[in-house]
Amino acid sequence: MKRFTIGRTAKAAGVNVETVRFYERRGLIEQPARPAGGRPREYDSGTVARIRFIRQAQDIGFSLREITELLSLRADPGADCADVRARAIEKREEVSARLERLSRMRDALDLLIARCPGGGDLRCCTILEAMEGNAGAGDSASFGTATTARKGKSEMKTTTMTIKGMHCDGCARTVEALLDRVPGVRKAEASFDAHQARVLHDQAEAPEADLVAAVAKGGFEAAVERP
Amino acid sequence: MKRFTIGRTAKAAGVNVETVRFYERRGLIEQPARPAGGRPREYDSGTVARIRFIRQAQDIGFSLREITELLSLRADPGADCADVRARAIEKREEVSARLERLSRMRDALDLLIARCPGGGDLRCCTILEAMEGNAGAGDSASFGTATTARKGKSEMKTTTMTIKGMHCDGCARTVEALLDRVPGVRKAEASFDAHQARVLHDQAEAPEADLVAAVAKGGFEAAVERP
DNA sequence: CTTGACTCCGTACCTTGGTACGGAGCGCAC
DNA sequence: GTGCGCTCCGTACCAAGGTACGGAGTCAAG
Repeated sequence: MKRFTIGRTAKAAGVNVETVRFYERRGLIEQPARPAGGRPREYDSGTVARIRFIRQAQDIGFSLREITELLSLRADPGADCADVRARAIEKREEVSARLERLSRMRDALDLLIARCPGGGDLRCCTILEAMEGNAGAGDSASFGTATTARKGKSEMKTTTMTIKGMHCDGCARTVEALLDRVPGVRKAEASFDAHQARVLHDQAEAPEADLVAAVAKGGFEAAVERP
Repeated sequence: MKRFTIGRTAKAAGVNVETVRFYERRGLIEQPARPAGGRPREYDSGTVARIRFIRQAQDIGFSLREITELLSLRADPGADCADVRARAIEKREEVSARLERLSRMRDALDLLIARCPGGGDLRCCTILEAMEGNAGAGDSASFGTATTARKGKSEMKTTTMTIKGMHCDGCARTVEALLDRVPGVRKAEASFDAHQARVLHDQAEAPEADLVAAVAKGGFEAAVERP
């Protein structure tokens, strides 16, 4: 069996030297006896494998303590095999539970991802919404957008814009949301088929340039249509 | 909007008071201004929702730092849903990888249990051996790529990559978001039609391998195109 | 025979995600 | 006017899992 210094062992296992020593102190790996003459300790490929296993197990979510237990599952000649077996079964249960939990996590993420339109404004970001948790639980405002009703003379007007970059109805909804959030916009409707948006807005508070800019923030290109 | 004391907020969100304060210190939630007269600060249901969001996100595997980012994305009116989605997808890949390894570990334990009962055959009675025995799925790399301190002057370069696995424009947006988040990337454009991504990046800070890896995190396959 | 690259060992320090503690103040109820 | 229950604030502490640092020794090359 090949022999390594601690440095090479660490490198081979993808950890650093301090970590190897740390594992030794923790009893996760055995510290090889020091050869006579003050020469460096010699590690072998078994140690490397062991360290790799430790990292794998950690990555999966086991703590070092649990990993110690996993590693100690072995049948020493003479050891009580029934005991090993019992512990292995116990561990298997733990692993199963963990699997289930992780798998639920993945499902949750899948659901989030599937429902997300994948682009556009955060207003319609279903991921954030969903994570807000608890069945929508009303409110969920918290995104600012303080629809302050400003005073002053208002000159309402309807503007039609041609929008480039909408790929689906979801995009149209996004455009609407973007427009809705411009202060001074009373109503916004976007159509994917027509590649257009119609906006009822206060000309003073929400000039056309603001509308175009708002839409641009979502990655769309807007041009005001003049009849 | 209803107002709560910190205690009621904590209770409503299912955490304890110290935790609320801890999140405040971490900047995860905002500390409301203290009303004049030394009366207690007033929290609202938005804060409760936010805390719930934090816990949900933690539950699916996000760290507080990642959650901070998610939350700041939410607050950023210019932020793109694709970015949020990309993060979710990345997380999902992480979770998936873990699931796979975990399930291999369970298989290994099964093997261990199956071989152990008689007490006779002592070979293959450690998980290490059991895992080796049924390893199969090589992989296990996942360690390398140790973002070693890359020094040197920056050399900007445009790299074109062929991307497999994009199904729609939303996917292209996702790929862009994944690439954008690699440090050293100045600009990323992905085209669904061309099955390509073009990236302007600093060769030293963001080597091609990093780009490929970033895209892979979203479950896409990338190959650098050499002219 | 010096220099650099290691090893060895101990101790100190870091990050994450919180908990706990202690003194001070406020409002209310009795 | 004295508790009780709460808030406020700072600081300390916890467990896990490392990382970093400093002084000393060893070895091989130049």
